[in-house]
Amino acid sequence: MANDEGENKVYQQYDPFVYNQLDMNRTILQQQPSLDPAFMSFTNFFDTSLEYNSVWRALDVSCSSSELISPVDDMSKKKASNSSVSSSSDEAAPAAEDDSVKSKKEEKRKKQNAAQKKEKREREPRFAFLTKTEIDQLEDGYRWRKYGQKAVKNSPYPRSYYRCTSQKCVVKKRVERSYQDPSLVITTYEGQHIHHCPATLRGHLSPFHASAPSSGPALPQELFSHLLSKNCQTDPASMMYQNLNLQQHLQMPDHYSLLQDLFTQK
DNA sequence: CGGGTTTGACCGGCGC
DNA sequence: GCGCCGGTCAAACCCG
Repeated sequence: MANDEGENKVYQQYDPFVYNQLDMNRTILQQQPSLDPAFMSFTNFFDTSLEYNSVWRALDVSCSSSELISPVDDMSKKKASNSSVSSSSDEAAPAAEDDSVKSKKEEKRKKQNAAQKKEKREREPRFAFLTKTEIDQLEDGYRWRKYGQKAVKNSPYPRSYYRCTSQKCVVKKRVERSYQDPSLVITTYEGQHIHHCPATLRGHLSPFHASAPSSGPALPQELFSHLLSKNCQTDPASMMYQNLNLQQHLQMPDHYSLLQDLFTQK
């Protein structure tokens, strides 16, 4: 229907990545003849998800070999851009102390950028949640440090950038409110936690699920953080357990809607 | 004082 | 080449 198309467009506008990912997931679903994509829920998707690794393939749009860039090309490109900058800054360095401090800072920054670029080549899997809530700051069991906020084009709502506060854990998330439906919060996770969820370790309960048992993740966000943790990845049994949890969660009265809503739109 | 947030500046990618 | 935009940095600030 036109309505459906409209909604799809909405998602494409504010986050092409989410949209593409959904489209891809739909494609995957539709490749399974026994499943009716029209009624495929997010839970079912995981439940019926073929072999273990296919889940990750399905969620990870970034690891396709077609996106791999030859390391040689990459390095030469980087060297070219770096040398042009660093040589000029090296020459300018003795000019004044202010300049030298500045150039040092710049160099440091360049190095960091280069490191980031390298990381970007091996892009982390990303996926998004739609959460129906009035609350901007969603509890997902992990501790996050905000490192940026940006205005989103065509949206009155800003996008916030968070990093996991745990040492050496490079997981990031972005949080923004849908301008089409301000009751929806879009949370995009990137990366895999290399540690346990502090909330479950400490027996801490978020205000959202104070009545829920603390034996596992009760929020979709938290669950997915768990699903993406190294622990779960290396333990298919744990994965199945988490799927069960997800099912249980979805039977609960929800103020959360996952991307499953979007799976049913076509 | 340590840890988190805010916010303006900066950078790189991309489309025109 | 230029401008736009998303993502990140880091100094300043805030708070317990």
